[in-house]
Amino acid sequence: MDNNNKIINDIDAIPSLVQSKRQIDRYNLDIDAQAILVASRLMAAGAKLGHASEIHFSRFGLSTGRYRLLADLEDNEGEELPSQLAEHLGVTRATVTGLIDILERDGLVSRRTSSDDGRQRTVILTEKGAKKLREMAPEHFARLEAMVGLLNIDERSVFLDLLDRVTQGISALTGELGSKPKGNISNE
Amino acid sequence: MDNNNKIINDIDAIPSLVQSKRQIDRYNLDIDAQAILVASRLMAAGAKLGHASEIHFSRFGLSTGRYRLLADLEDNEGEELPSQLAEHLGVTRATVTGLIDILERDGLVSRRTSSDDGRQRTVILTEKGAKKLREMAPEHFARLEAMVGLLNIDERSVFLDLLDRVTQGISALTGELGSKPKGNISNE
DNA sequence: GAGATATAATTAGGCACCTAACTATATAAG
DNA sequence: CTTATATAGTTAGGTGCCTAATTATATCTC
Repeated sequence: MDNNNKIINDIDAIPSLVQSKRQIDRYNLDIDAQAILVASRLMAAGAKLGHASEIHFSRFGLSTGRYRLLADLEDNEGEELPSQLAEHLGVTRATVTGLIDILERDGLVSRRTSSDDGRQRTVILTEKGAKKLREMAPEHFARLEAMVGLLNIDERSVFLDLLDRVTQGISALTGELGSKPKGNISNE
Repeated sequence: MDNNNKIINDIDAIPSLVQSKRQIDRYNLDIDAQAILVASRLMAAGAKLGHASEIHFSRFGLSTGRYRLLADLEDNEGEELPSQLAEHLGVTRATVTGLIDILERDGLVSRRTSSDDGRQRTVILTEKGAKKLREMAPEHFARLEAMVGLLNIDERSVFLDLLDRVTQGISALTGELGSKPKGNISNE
């Protein structure tokens, strides 16, 4: 027998409203249980999506980060500095170095030292890298489209709007307590 | 000077519609650009939230996973088997072992070998663990509530509904190509 | 032009989570 | 009762991402 604990991730413990309510009641907090439910569900969805994304890209021998790096290179005429890549992807330079290491090992990108600034190392999308993107595009985009297939056009617009505002709200987790995120408040 | 690349994560490269359109056009695919935008934004939001969550919990000396484990224990009279925890949290038993190791080291939970089945090890929420949850609850829930503060009550309901359907759609990334996720389709 | 300082990329080491292999106990079959 | 098999938990090793420290180059100031 190989792996006996494979089903676990499919059960997907999604948080319920009862659960949220119980947690709040336990400490007599003046908090809206539904708000907590939304937050919990979004966290669960984010984790699930992240995991699914890794599985998706691993089919093409890539990780989420390495695919995003390749796609960004393609969007910039196949040539960028590591620091630009880090900014575009929203990760640190250290992470970019690691991503490039593996992509270079696999021949999908190459590094070249810049002529005008000896500190810079230009990252170049190789023909093999471009081919990889070309080959995976149909399936990749079809799957992404299928993912939101249960929403119709109008619902997608609404979802985008709401998601955008919740995304702004994420700073409430990391920022000053009580400081409101910038943006128009449609509440209260 | 300590860290010169700290600002990077605040810029937050959010994907744009133009970007999605360009990628699709490049390969002449018959794909709805807005669908791709929704998928990309959700991925970005998920990653951002995951990161913010770790920062949030690290203020209390916990990680996201370790907090969820403690909260689940509290929800089950402070006593559970590792396998139950794994199922509730949606992670593997190996991961649970690691979470417990650190929580036990910090005195927030303890392990006890079961009397009726020698293979089982009951995990118990200690008084210190319960106190930790009690102390962090007000700030924790206040921050979660603030996160969705830019949505009013009605919008939260709508968001929950849409998010739920998109979450179902995530299986399109990992499952058979062309297989539709179960659930009522409000589209087409 | 020498020394301080800024910047680009990398290396070193850490955490969360994973899969696969292993250990120990329990149970079923001959 | 012994051998095979299932199950609970752990260990070993890998990936993705992080922060902090390091190396190498460029620039600014005297």
